[in-house]
Amino acid sequence: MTNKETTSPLRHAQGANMEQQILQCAEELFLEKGFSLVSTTDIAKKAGCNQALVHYYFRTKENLFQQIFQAKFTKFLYIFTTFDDSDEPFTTRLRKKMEAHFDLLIENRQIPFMIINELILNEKRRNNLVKNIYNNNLDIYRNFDRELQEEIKKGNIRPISTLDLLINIVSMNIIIFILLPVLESQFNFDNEEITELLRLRKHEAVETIMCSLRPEKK
Amino acid sequence: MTNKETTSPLRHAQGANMEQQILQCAEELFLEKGFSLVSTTDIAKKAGCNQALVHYYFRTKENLFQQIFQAKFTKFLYIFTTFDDSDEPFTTRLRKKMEAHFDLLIENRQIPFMIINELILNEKRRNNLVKNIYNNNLDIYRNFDRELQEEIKKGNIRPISTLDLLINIVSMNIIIFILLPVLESQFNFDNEEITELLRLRKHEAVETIMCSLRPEKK
DNA sequence: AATTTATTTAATAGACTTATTAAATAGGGT
DNA sequence: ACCCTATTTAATAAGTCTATTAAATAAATT
Repeated sequence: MTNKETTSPLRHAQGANMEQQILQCAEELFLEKGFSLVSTTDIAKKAGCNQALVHYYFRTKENLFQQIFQAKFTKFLYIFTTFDDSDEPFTTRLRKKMEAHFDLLIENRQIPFMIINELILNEKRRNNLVKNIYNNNLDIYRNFDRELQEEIKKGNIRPISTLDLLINIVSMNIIIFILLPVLESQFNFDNEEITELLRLRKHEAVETIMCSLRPEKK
Repeated sequence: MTNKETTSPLRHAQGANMEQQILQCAEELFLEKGFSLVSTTDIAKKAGCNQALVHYYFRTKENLFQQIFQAKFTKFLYIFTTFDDSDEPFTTRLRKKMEAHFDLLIENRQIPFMIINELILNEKRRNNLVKNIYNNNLDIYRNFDRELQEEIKKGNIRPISTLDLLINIVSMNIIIFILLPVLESQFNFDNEEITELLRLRKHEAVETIMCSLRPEKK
């Protein structure tokens, strides 16, 4: 913790804005390169302050990263809870969830890489997050599980385990954001082209999942 | 290049084995942690030699990494060329390709992470590899494209772009290897359980793709 | 105006990095 | 016995990194 809580308005010229400035710049850099390839010097340079100030506000680089990572990860999962109060059919709601999840990724394109990177490389963060998911999303998972398996019993959906389906969905939604740097390298897309590419890919990802869930023909 | 080509048998106690030893240890470490989190000191320690020796044989850390990465990446793509001489139906061959690809990943579980990591973080390597893919796999791609679009015309397969299908396949095949560390954190699997998990997941990945390709019911 | 408190900086400790150097070592060929 | 050449090491240059320190600065409070 910084000693920021007891602080009121700005003191210095830039004042307490600098803390936010550092946080923001750190976020951009961490999203782009991951924890270990960003130095506190990089962050300070981008934020326009002395390197020691980064440590003054956040004490350690790890601290700073945790805050950012935790927030992004929570956002990444939160989306799955949406549309549950609607009375539309299960598959319609599932489609909407997927689309909302994809749209969130469009706004935060580097999240998948950041999460993959840190989940694989850092055991401590991995364990923390697994605990976090387990504690905060168990109910959501159970509801989803119940609904899905009911639909399968009714014959509306091909038999599939709940975990497999969730993995499939995440997989189909994140892959394009992993491949985006490669495609950009190859084809020199401009912004409009990328937007269009993502629009098409979103459609394809959703379609693939929905098609894969169709029950067998008799 | 090292000055190794003109060398004949072993001179020293361990002799020329040490070059292989270094390469092997570097491979394991790079696969586990990626380029930037492994130091030449780490490699030397693991290989049981002086740190300078790593540079003696491979001059730079970049050199050493390139060799390993290139080999892994080639292997990762090569699998897609298999079964093309068989006269089985397209979908059967496609299924076999996917299974072979998944089996390769089972034997090299860290490849997906390594590739993702370096493709996103290192623009130079990304560009090299894109060129590499483009030059060496264009014919394979065109063949696959032609066959797929023919099958779609015949109504045997739901309409889908070739690139989308390839992305779907890679996506479904690699995701479990990305998530494996997370699942291991959560459930403390032993080796047998992981083998079983991968067997099930392989089936599900293939099934999802094949189901997603079924044409619409009339 | 003087004091307190918060913000910011320069300087630096201490540990790590890659890569290069020159020197040591050990076998093969003559 | 000697030299040659490949292998291996110790030492080190030059740079990075995180984190801490004490000092400087500026605003708020008295």
